Amino acid sequence: MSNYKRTLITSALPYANGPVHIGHLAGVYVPADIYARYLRMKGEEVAFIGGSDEHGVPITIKAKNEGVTPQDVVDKYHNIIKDSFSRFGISFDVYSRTSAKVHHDTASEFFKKLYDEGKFIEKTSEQYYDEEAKQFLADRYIVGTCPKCGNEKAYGDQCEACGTSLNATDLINPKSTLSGNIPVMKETKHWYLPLDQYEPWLREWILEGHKEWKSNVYGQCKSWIDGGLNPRAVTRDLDWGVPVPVDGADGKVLYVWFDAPIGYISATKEWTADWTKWWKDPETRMLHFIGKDNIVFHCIIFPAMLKAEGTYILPENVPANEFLNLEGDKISTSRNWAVWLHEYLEEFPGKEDVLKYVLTANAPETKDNDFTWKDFQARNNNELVAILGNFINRALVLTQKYYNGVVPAAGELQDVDKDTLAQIVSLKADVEKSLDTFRFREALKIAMDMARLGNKYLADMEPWKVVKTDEERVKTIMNTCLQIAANLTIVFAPFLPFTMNKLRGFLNMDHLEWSELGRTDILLAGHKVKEPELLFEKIEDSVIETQIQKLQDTKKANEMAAVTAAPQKENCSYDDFSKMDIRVGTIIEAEKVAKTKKLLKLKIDTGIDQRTVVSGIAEYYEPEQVIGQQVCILVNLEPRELKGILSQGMILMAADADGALKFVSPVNAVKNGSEVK
RNA sequence: GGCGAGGUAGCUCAGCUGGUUAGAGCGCAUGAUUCAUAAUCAUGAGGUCGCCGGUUCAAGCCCGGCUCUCGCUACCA
Repeated sequence: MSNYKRTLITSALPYANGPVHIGHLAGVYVPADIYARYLRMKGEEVAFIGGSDEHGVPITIKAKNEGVTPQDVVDKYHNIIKDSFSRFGISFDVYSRTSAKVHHDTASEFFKKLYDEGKFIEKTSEQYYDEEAKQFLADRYIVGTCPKCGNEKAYGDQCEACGTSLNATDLINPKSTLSGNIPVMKETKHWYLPLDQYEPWLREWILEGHKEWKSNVYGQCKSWIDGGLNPRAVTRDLDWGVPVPVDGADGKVLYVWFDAPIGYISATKEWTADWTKWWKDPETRMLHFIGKDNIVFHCIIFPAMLKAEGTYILPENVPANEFLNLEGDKISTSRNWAVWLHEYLEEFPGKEDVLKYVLTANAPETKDNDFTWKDFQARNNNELVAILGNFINRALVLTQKYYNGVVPAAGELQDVDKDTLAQIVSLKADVEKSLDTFRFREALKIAMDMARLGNKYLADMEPWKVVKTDEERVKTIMNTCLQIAANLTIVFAPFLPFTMNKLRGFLNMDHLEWSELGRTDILLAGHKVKEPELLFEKIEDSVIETQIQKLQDTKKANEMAAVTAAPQKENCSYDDFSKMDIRVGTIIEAEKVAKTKKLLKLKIDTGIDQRTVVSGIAEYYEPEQVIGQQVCILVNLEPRELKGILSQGMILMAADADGALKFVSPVNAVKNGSEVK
């Protein structure tokens, strides 16, 4: 297990249709960076790989909406992302991008090899095609009427009015967004990776061979494998991406999920000509740092690809994190509910490490977590300033005051001094154990305990009192304090790299290796330290209030956007309207449909008859509370079977801004069977 | 509904293959202290470990059922 020679660390490629936010950082980049720095300090051979994921349909949509090319879109975000990572101090060895030539070549070759060796299966299927634009349409390029709520601007994959996920073929009156024409069904050929064939192998490799993976990761994999794996298309009809390198595949590109993980390989190639030792030597340990949304790709699909190719190593672990929420709500790029890294860097200059600290201390390692600005402030003021910064300041101020900044020689150590120094060694072992098992928040807490140790030692020793009676003893005390400070620069270096650089400056120290952690003679007697500045500064309430206000403004803007009524639909004739027979009826029976979340089976007295209607309202109404309710019902809608029950008609519901459904019924009771017109 | 993850002090979280009075940080209370960015240090209060059964000499940890939260998935005429 542990006789690896080197470690390859990959971090999920951020999708280049937006900047990076704190959710990405907490879940992937901060832990990956801590781990990479830790291994480097231990003198291990490390490659830390990153890059932008620049293909896929959403980018082409964004480009179209903004009237620019997809390349313009990815150039813009790739640069923002790369720059903000660099300023934030994520220590990638290489940060590449999937639109790079090296990547196109690598992904192309990878596909070609599997293709030549017959690792794919070919399938022909029918998909919507725009004859004028002469291209197949991705789901997002098709709009039509949502079969559920009647919204005429539903997309082929989802209706944004009611949140339903759809297939393009579900849409009524589908239209191409490229030309506005009605698309036709046309045959198209694609290549599929037969994941089902890899199931026995995956079962063996993960379920038997990697029981040590985090429970959230292992559980997800087990769920997918037990649920049965299906062949998955590796190509798409699209003009943005890596062209499929076989004859007769014009207008087809590699599906983005297929090319993106190969981006790790391409980036490594871009970084070093000696890339094969990182990818093909069994003595290399590969780790994927990702968020939970990526588990299936990195644990099932990409390994299956690598296995199919045959010459690559497989990940040794995939320490996936859960999600970070922001002030109680899910982070959302489209709703602008996020703290963006590039904005943070502008608004909190010099506080890169503060964000790293807070995101690590509250990392979503075992479950979703919440980032709040109040917590951010508290952790800065109560932990970084009060414990770590304060200890350093106390130690250095006293050193200046008593010795003009020259490290005093320690005399004979008393038991209390020895115990204190011994605790550093013991904390070192604890930190290592946590870091080695990817428990970063625990590791950080232990590092902070070392600063606590310093504060306690100072408080117990009271050098400011002893100095009046025993100057020799104070020299030993202060020497010990300075050794603790020097040790802190090592133990915190993976977590707070900028701050520890600064602190090494105060201490006038060179960079130290992890192995020196625990030493009690890092600073020699006679060594001169500098006048200290503050390591951290307090964050005032007003700064936090500004950030909270900013989010509240976003929330208000979102609410305003949400209450905007959908635009009026096209006119219809009176004839069209009069075809619909809408009546008032009364619900006389109601029960939940078994094995569904949303469906209620209702019996309605329509005045005409008593009939059964299945309605998707179970999330908003309990069966008991709807009995006796008068409702409007479309009685001449084609009957349809749902979950084995014939539904004869449709209850009219008002959909509120948040999607909640409310009955539409007469203000005063009317006779059942009354027409609505 | 199915599958996965989670439900432990006011808040954020630890609790390894079951074993004496269930832990930490923050917050709170009290005391000590002044070298320090009113920071620090000590002590204390606070938990029926989601609920109900079961296995066991012994369960937060194992088994069964239920319930709530999050994710994936099915249903939405």
